[in-house]
Amino acid sequence: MNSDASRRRDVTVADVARAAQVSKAQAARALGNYGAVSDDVRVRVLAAAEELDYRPNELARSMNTGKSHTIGVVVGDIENPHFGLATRGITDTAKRSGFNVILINTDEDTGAEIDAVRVLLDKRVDGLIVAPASSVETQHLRRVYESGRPLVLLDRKAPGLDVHTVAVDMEGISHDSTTYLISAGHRRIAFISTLKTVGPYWDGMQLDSSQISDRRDGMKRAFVEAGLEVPDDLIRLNAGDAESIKKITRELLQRPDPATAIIASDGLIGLSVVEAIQELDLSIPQDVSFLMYDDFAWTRLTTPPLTVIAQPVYDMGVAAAEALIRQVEGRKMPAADPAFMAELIRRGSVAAPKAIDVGH
Amino acid sequence: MNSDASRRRDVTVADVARAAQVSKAQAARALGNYGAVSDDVRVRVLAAAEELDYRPNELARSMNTGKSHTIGVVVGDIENPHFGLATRGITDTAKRSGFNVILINTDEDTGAEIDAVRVLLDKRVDGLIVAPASSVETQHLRRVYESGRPLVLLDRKAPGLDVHTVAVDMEGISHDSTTYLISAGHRRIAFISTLKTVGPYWDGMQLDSSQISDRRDGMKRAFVEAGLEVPDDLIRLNAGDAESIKKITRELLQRPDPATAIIASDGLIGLSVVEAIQELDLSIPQDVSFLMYDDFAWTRLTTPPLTVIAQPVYDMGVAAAEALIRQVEGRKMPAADPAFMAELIRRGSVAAPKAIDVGH
DNA sequence: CCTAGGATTGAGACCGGACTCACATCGATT
DNA sequence: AATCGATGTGAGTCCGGTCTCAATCCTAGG
Repeated sequence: MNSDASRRRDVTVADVARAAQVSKAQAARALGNYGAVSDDVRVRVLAAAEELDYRPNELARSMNTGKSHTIGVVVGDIENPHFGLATRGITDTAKRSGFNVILINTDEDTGAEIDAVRVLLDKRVDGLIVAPASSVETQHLRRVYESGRPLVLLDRKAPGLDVHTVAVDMEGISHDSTTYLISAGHRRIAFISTLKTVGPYWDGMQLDSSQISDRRDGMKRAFVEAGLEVPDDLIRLNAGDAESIKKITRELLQRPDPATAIIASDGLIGLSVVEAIQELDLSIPQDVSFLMYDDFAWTRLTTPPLTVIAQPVYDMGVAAAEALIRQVEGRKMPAADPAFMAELIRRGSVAAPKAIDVGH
Repeated sequence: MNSDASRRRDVTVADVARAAQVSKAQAARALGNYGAVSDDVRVRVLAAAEELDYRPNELARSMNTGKSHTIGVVVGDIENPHFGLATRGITDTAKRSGFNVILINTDEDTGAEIDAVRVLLDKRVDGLIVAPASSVETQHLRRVYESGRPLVLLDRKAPGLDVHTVAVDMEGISHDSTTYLISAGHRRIAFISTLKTVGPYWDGMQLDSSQISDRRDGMKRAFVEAGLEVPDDLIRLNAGDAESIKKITRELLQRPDPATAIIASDGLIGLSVVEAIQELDLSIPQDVSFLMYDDFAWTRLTTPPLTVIAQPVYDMGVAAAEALIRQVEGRKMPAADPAFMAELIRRGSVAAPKAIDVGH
């Protein structure tokens, strides 16, 4: 009774028009729901389309509307729940507005990011959301901006680029949490990040990531305000895989003048740090205090539950997508970027250090 | 010195051709690197393209090659690290072969999945990877198959659909781990899943998800082999958000005839189950044994570390992408789907139940 | 010196929709 | 009955590439 559906070529408006005995233009109008179409024609065309199982070719449609209803999202690592959640916020919002998402993972490599941006531009996405690997190397982002296609940055800022940016106030929360540690009695506070740099950290070093840079500044301000000096020797960058993080952790805790508190720059790092601490048979917070960025659910399950810095990641994804789509649709942006606030959630991993050595 | 780059309209082959003083056809050939082009023309065209900062419009290209070099990926929840990792395997592999990924999240809703598939088909993706929400409602998948576009299933099977499927042998691992619990002395073994069904579980009930269905079968076989009966009253489906999972956990542990071991169907569920157990002030494994699917890194950090069923999720993502791309490129598939094996990783969350009541 | 055959080249069709424009149609206005 | 504005309608162009095909160029063989 029903015709064989699996034709080689796709059904096109022309096919539908022929079946409905009308011109291609009329069929297109009826199908696309635009222009003037008589009821008679509309009914016939729709029936024919149904019968033939017609599906519009979005590629062709995009080509002459100039809109692809697709946004490109470039993140460092979707495997990281931080980005997973942000991506979820983005895709949920995009879907709600009828947009699709092309996702590209850069592995935090600027080269890959440059490629990603180029590819997305070539695919004529309507806009881009990028979590830039570097806040310094931003030529490719500038090119997006100049191409006229909307761009929204997520998580990290790019100084000098006049682009809507969705990020939390890192300097502030870093300051506050460092102050929290200092007032608990800590002086030897370590900070571990995977940010890649050419050499080891030194005071005043330029940091490619605005996120890390801001955190450093916040720490510094907290120490200065307390009349103390930042323990630069405990700021450890270039952490890599789990093993290298554990190695760094061991070094920090087994040196003559060990760290009494460790701040992990994200949840993935924190995981390995905690594991290393456990392997050393040290306990948190008796032997060492611990604090990490990212409020992953599992931080409530460890003994003790971990004190973390929670960021409204999902909401930030939503905000980024909303801002982007607003721009794509030509609506104006609010003048200022809304500031998202991170929150220090005190659970049980911070206590006074074993032996308080108030230097001076 | 340099011309103003930010033109309104994009630069096209026609523009390049004009600048290079050759025909559009020749410019296209030089740019697309096909057909016969003299060195002279090639050099001029490439120089002009460089000068004008020409970038091909992939949409237009896709339209008449029929290939979009894009694959669609439909998953239930990227926020779930399980899918995050699988997605990572897919995107890594896709990138390596020059493919892009359009990601759509369905929230495990079949309706959303149907839409997703339709949208991706309309966008003329070269192929699809789907982690189907239901193993029963698969009309939309059948339609993909019939449309001639390659399709690969991930995680869950769809009986009756002759499609390459990348999944682990759930029946086997479920049987083995249940046997492990039984031999540790457990009889009251609970199983919690978020699978939605119309009513509560009963023996022989048809389960929409092949994954859950296979696990049930494996459990059943283990019990039967041990000459025991499956405690159907402890199989709890329709778990939802964290709160509902906790509620179910409490019910299981506070009933007159409580569960002595709980199996969580995935890492997200496991998280809430463990949290609920902690909130009840019960300890694992003294008061209740615990086992969960998904070997998330944090399971090593809890006290005790959790016994889990590890699945090679990343590799499965890679395999799915490779299989799909192989089909897209017209190469034949190996006859059989390679079987991925899950592995029971015994850490510390399973022990003998408090009071062994060997019913008989 | 003439010519066959491969290398080049440009004109134009085509992919599948959206959209412009000129040309009906038709009821309503006066 | 002539006129006018509001639909309806179909032919054909365009988007930005790819690709076919016939015409033109060259160069070596005869």
